[in-house]
Amino acid sequence: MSNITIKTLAEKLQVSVATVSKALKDSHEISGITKQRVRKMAEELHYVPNLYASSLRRRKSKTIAVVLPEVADSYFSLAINGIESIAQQKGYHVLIYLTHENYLKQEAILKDFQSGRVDGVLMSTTAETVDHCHVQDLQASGIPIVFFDRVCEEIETAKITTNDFECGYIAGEHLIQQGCKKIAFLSISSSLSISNKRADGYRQALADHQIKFKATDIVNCKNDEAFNLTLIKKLLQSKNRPDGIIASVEKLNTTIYLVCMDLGLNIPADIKVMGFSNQVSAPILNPSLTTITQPAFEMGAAAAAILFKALEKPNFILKKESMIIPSVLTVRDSTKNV
Amino acid sequence: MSNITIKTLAEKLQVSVATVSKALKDSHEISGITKQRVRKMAEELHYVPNLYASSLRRRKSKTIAVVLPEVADSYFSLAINGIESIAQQKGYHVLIYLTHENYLKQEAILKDFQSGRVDGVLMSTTAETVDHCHVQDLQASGIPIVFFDRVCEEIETAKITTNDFECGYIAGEHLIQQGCKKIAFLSISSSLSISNKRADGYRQALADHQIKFKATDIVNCKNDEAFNLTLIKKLLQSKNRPDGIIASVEKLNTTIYLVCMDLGLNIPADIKVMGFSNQVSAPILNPSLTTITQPAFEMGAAAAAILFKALEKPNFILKKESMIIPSVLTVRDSTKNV
DNA sequence: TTTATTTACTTAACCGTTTTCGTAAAAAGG
DNA sequence: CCTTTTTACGAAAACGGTTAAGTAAATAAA
Repeated sequence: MSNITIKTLAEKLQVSVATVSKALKDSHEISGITKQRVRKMAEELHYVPNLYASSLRRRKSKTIAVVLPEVADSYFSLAINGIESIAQQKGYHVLIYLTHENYLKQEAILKDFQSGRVDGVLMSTTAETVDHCHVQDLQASGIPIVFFDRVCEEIETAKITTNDFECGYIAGEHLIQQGCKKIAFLSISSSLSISNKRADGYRQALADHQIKFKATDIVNCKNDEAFNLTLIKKLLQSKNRPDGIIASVEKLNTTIYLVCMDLGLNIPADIKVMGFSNQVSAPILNPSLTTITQPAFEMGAAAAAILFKALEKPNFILKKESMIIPSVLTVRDSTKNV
Repeated sequence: MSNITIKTLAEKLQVSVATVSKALKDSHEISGITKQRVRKMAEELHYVPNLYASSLRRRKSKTIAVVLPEVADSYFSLAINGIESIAQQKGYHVLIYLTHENYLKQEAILKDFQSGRVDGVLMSTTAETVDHCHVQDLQASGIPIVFFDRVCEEIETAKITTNDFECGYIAGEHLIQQGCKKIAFLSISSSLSISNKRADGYRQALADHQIKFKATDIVNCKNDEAFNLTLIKKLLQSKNRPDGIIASVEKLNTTIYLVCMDLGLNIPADIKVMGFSNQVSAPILNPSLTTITQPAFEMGAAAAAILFKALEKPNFILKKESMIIPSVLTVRDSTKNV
């Protein structure tokens, strides 16, 4: 920690600390000549202001928190990039917290924010989220929160999502058009809004094309790789296995491919596969994967931009700022009609 | 921001703020009965201590910074997971800063740390790093820094790396054993220690197997997708194109595959490909990719653990704690002998 | 010339904790 | 019973900035 403070500068320059402080802030109360002297001295002594002192006094920290389930898949990686690039531009710092899909952890993290550690919060909830009291407590204590991707429907605030329902619909319809009669949908959690919306869209597509839907067509995966592997294996070994499959989250794509390799199932001849994904490797998979790609970077950046607006303007109404940024379908070989 | 402070508690309980503070810290100076009263009241009023006040006073922030080039590839994603899991365990908070491979940005970020914003720093340098004065300045101001993966050789501190030289050697040797005679090595920067070490290992492997090495066999890529694409395309279109290629960083794998698809080159018949990578999709690529996989999560966790040791013990000698965690070669179809 | 205003500062309170030092009262020791 | 130690707490000074309020001197207005 640097031990030269505003006081050091004040003594060297024979002025008061107030003058130094104001000079560094380019206050109109200070003469040009004094400002110059102060700045020069600050430069020379490598003065760097103590963040905690200023945060304590100003009750602002120029820091935001990003709360995520995990950062292993490319969606969140890209989203972080988006968030960070806006934050850096605005001079904000970003704290990362991972919940590892654990609700209690998420609760503890949000509670900690009431200390005023951060000025605002960006969040994508865990799949396990049960209730949202902790989010409301946080809002009540005056800290704005913006959701992106995995949102809490119940909370009144800005939410940045992609067109999940439509994407589910598009996915379902695409497989139907490719000739699938029995389409499974891999969900990641029954309490997750994005998963449900995508599933709803998929069901609507089935309905619109007179394909009958069975409750077992929606397969609930978990945050447990081994569990998912056996679950999907069982699904694809069943007597009337699906001829089309939609992975609602990225990591399930790899699992599906591995199971198919293991069982000797040919994609797309035996089963057509498509997934929600941001992987750059989608085109070079075996076979190349048809994907619905979310605008991850843009969603992160948009969420951050809105949060900063709220931080800069006092009576900003966050909930009016919700945005839907559409995803795009890229058709590749994994759903080819052979 | 919560407006109930230690003072509120003190007034309600008719004791001094000092007593409350000590009681909450379980100080031996406070009687059991008083501690109970204080804790109960704190619980009731949802007291949460102001971080900035405490950081200012204690000159400790319980926060570390992680400085990375970017978080787009899976190496850094996994490393962040490793870091965060240890930090959460230790009650530390983690700030993320991305340099986007920009040296000036890195410099500015490190300079800011002199404010005492963080207690310690974990860093992987940008490929552009030219000198290290800013790192030394930071160290001089008493903030410990631990490098992982992309280290600065010149700085005396703990460095967590993988066995880059050996991996380069293993990669080169593997391709030689698979019958390659002309092996290209894609580097990401000539000023990056990991890139150079891997390249050195590769050259040693060539030398040990009496394969002649030309300077043009090492191809310097940049942090520019389009540039790399044309560069690699040119390489694979040349009259005597390589029959083996090693990608020293993950993102180049996709580029190589795309170029091969574009040029109609068959992997592994026309050219064998292997890469340094943590992609989970490696086994399902077309063809499945032979990889050298770095222990990303472990490296992040190890770096964090060492940093926390240094933060907890005063005269801890960081440089003695350097570690090398070996990577593993996984042979797949992209280097198969056909 | 006198009064009002502006300029360029200084003083001091304040943000919420932590921590040193001091001190009564209680307990222990002689 | 008197002295010493321990226990349990309080007063106050930090930590390093920010900012409201005050003030002397310079300038402008009357």
